[in-house]
Amino acid sequence: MSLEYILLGLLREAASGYDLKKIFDTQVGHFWAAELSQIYPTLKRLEKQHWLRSHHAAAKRGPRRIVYETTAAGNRALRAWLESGPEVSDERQVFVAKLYLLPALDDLGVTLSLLTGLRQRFATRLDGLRSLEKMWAESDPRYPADLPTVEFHKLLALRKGLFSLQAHIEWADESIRAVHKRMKSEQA
Amino acid sequence: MSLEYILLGLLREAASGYDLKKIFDTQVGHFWAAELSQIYPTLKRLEKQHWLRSHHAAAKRGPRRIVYETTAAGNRALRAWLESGPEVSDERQVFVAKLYLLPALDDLGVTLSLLTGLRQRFATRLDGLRSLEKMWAESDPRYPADLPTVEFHKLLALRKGLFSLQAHIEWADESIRAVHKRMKSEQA
DNA sequence: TCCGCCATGTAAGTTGTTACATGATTAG
DNA sequence: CTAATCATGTAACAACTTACATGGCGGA
Repeated sequence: MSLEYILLGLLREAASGYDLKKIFDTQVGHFWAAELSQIYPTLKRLEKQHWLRSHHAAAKRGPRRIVYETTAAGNRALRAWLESGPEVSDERQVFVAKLYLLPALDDLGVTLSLLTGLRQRFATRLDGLRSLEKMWAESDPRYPADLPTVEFHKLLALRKGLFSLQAHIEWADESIRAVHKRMKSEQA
Repeated sequence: MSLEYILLGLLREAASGYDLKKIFDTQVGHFWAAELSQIYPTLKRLEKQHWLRSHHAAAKRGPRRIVYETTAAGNRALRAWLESGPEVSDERQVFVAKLYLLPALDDLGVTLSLLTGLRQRFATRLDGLRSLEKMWAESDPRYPADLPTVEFHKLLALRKGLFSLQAHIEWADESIRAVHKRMKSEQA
């Protein structure tokens, strides 16, 4: 499963399950999400497999933490996965399915409100990514041409999100125009 | 679950599980996939729920077929779902995760080959959608401005795929250029 | 003292995949 | 006759979600 390798990869620096969850929520959420209830058992499994090891961190403040780090075997596994070529899974997109089936209602108004609702959601997400990019650009003088390798790859991933969301918005706009046009000619 | 409603929606015309599978593979595969092993039990569940009813079709040629059609209750359920507003699930994209974690290899060559491999896959899919669109445009004189409602919505869904794939390709091209640039400056 | 955040976990259920089983009919 | 396609299904597994349980610690 991909999550195993993603955890392995994020553990470039030692971290607890809770820390990793925060990374998902703040850094990589635009291409992968994970719940704590999935993270904790997966970390345990990886440790049993000797791809990770853990130690209980002395709790200065707050409750006990279990901090994981990768082993040599874990790194080998990660590298093998990274070298194993592109995997493009086919996406299931509920909103496209809804649109496709909307003729059952025979009401272009619903089609229009679905599209405008979608446009809004895409725009909100795009704003999120853009402000991430902006904060980064302003705080790191090396941005974007002189970034170190890790940040360079982060940037590629971020721009994937930007491109996708822009395309979604352009598609929604084109579709909204098409629906308007259709509604006018229906009246006539 | 969405598949239930999608089956319900596709059953605008009566069909067997096998027929529906073919629709997934040829018509809606670019936004939803389903296996027979999931379709058959789901149809049975929908029938038990009285959203569908079935009859055994007389087998003129070929083995027995079980043909399903929607009930009034099924149509009500479908309509409620269609009216329930946009659902945008967050997508998990393995290839973006790989890219993000590739610094672990410290080898831009692998990044480059991942990106070119992706570009190729996206291009192949785009070709598939474009030829679908082309066949359609050539066989239906009403295309694209005077399509009936059902086909109009199909077109919206198809164009969603085209926009997305085009954006993916543009992103891959930009990324490939960035990697090349970086490889040159590394040599120096 | 109570609330919110830190931190780890389990249980049950949903959704989807892969592999297997079975048999009818048709085209070469 | 044999392979491909039509047609329906079950079993086991994998990935992920939602809800629940437990407790420590810090600040208002």
